[in-house]
Amino acid sequence: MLDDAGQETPERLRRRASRLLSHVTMQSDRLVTDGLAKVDARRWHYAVLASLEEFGPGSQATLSRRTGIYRSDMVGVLNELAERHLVERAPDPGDRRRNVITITAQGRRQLGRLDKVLDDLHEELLAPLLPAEREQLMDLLTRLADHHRGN
Amino acid sequence: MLDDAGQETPERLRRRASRLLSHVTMQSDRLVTDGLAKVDARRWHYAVLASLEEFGPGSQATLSRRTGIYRSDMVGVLNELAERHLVERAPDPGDRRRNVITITAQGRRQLGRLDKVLDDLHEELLAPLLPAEREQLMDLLTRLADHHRGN
DNA sequence: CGCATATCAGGCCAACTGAAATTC
DNA sequence: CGAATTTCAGTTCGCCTGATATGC
Repeated sequence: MLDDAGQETPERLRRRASRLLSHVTMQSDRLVTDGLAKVDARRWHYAVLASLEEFGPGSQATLSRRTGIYRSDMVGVLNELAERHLVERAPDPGDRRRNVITITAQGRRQLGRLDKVLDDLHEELLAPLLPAEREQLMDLLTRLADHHRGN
Repeated sequence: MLDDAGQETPERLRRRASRLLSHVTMQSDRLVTDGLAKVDARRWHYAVLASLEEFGPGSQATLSRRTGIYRSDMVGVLNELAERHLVERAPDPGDRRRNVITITAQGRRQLGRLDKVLDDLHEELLAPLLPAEREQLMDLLTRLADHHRGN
């Protein structure tokens, strides 16, 4: 006879940092993805627009390095952004292998909107943590990320 | 003319908790997946074996609830575990819809090995953090996970 | 009857690989 | 020549849906 009680997650699993990380990230990703979808945007859109505003125009390869998007996937992301008139893609006269990607005025406006949306989503994500604890979390995660940089 | 300097990640992206989480989790997942692959195991294997040792035998649906694996994917995971003789799948005499999954002696030995492997991988993952900081991280993540439980 | 269970077929998405064509 | 850039085709993986057959 099977006892179906004890549906809890095994202690061993709950105590594993890798598992906790995966779990929280899944929740976070879902929150952000859904929130951005409501304004017709995706996570990568924000990354590209922010990179363009902060560092100025760049080739697709450059954007790839700055945002972490794969060169192969960058094509599609830029297609979506261009469709929405948030960026412009023009051939580089100085190097005919390249395209120069520029953010448009509309792109800047959208970036502003996305920043607000993301602020709200992060407020929701980090709701249970005090400001000092949020700083702590960012610090700990940053140190982990730096330590494993270059994978 | 394009200036290809400034390949850094935009500040806006680095300051977003959701991004940091995704990034660290990707590193962590890769580390763990690769480490387990070297002993012919996957992340789900550990989850199922640990659940079986901690709570005893269970139906596939029960294991599904305990580990978070989708019932549809559980079939494949159990096939892999059964191939390796780490679990046994037998029809439940008391409820002919169900299979009873039991961990084997070999499964227990493998679970022991996996626990050691995971200990080492987590040591590597959390290397830059002091013991107290590791506790802090677990605490912060746990509180986030609990707060967003049920997605 | 409504509900649970095991299984399969398949969609979707993100990360990633490999190769081709072009230009430097 | 080797290296970089854009693009496309395709793989793998994890999460998830839906349907089916069976038995409670």
